[in-house]
Amino acid sequence: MAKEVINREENYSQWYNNLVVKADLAENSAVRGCMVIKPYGYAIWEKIQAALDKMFKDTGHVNAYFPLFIPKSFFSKEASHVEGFAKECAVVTHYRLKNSADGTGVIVDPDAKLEEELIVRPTSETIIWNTYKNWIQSYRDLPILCNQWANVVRWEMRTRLFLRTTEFLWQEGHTAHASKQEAIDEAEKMINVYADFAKNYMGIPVIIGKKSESERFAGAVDTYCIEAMMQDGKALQAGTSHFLGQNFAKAFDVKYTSKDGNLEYVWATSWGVSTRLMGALIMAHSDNNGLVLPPKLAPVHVVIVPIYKGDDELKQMCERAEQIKKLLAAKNIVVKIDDRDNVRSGFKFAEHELKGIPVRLAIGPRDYANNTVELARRDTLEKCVVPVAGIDEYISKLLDEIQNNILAKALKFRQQNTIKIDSYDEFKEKIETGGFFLAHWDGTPETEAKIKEETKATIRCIPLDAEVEEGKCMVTGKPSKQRVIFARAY
RNA sequence: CGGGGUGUAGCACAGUUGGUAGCGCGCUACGUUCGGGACGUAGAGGUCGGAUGUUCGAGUCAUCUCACCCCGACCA
Repeated sequence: MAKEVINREENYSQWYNNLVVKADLAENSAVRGCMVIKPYGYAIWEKIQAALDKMFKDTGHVNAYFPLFIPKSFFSKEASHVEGFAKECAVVTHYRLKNSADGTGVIVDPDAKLEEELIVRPTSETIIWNTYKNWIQSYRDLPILCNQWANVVRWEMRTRLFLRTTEFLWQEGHTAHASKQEAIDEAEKMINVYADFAKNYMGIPVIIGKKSESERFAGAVDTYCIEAMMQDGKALQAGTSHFLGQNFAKAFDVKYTSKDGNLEYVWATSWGVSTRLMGALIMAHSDNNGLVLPPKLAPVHVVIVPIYKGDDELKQMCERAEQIKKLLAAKNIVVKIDDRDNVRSGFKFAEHELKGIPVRLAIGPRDYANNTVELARRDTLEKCVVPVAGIDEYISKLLDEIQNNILAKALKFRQQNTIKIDSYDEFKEKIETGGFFLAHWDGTPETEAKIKEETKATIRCIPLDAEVEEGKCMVTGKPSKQRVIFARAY
């Protein structure tokens, strides 16, 4: 049944949406472009949050919280920031409702108009820098290394579950520094934290790079990003880190007295990842049987399905399952025993595969007698029979292996779909089937725009670790010092 | 905001020239089943997205509107 619905060949988007629905992760809400994250989906988000939060704290950051509403005037202070965000904001204009005259419902009370409109935050730079102004006087107050977990709203014209919802959950780090170099180091440090997380937790290899001028964040001097490849060969920006220079310090007049008594503007960064990461997780690893979760982000590592006839056998199998659960729990492995007696085991198998649970154990009378279990791993769909004795060690190692295998598979896929290219004609032809293209570019926004116009491909990033290689722009033939990554993107 | 498509039971859909609201899955009860999405029998469940109009009569025709999906523009 699932196979009929989840058919990637037919329509990747359809497949993606159906997978989300079938795996019980999320659904569209009654509100335009918003999403309901269902309990199982949210459990995955909590795993992502927990892992990231620890990484932030290990790198010296603390959490704080800033207001949801931002006075409109704050947005007028940084010109390019306005340019980038003003058009896509939800605006609060009134503060009261009243019963309508005809008694059929409520209307906005025209007398309750706000003096100054409030913007629902699309990102928090402005309100945070307005606050930082009061926190910073001396070099002794620096650096400030704050992060907040929050929701933001961007009224995009077109939305897409997980990837571009009107409201989304994210974290945004906002730091303030005494020197330019320290801020640049911070921005680079955080993009590396993201890359590390993507690789080691999500099992998604990413390319670290800088955005070209036209793809840069509104208000940033430099935008660093991580770019991941999805299974259809399209690119997904999975995280960004911005070096903001002194733009926001100047806009909000944030100065500090340096060691030698001079008054100087503060240097800034901001960085964030969102629930879009879950979209990445789904689109990078899923197969026709459903999700494939890397063990480090799976809310449940092992599901045990008892195979039985009658209550006595059910009880017997569940007792054995409990023993195994206890063994595994001692190794921090989360086990769920699926003892529902209203669905058959085959149904349970299919359902847990759809949810991406890394390891499944089945225990039936045969296994009970032999003191074994049937073990199935989600990533390869292989099955084998293993003895109960030592199963904790076995599964502990297996989870590591699955984690590594998922990454290795994604990495191999990316390598197979990444090519160096020098001919624009060849590029135009090959971009149709997806993938990353390493090509020389003359560095001008005009050439970039032309390529986008003609092929729908954009520069995903200018890789940080690229080798210096003299070459000629594939379009204009002008000189270039390194290759950049072109791809079609979500 | 432009082009295309879809809104009918919890889900996925059918519904002919306008004439009593339908199928499958799921749900409830009972029975048989149970090592890869079981089967039988009996049931419950709908102001057909919304509004207005045409008509003796609208799920069906017309106008408007709302929501969702796809392609653009925009964007994380």
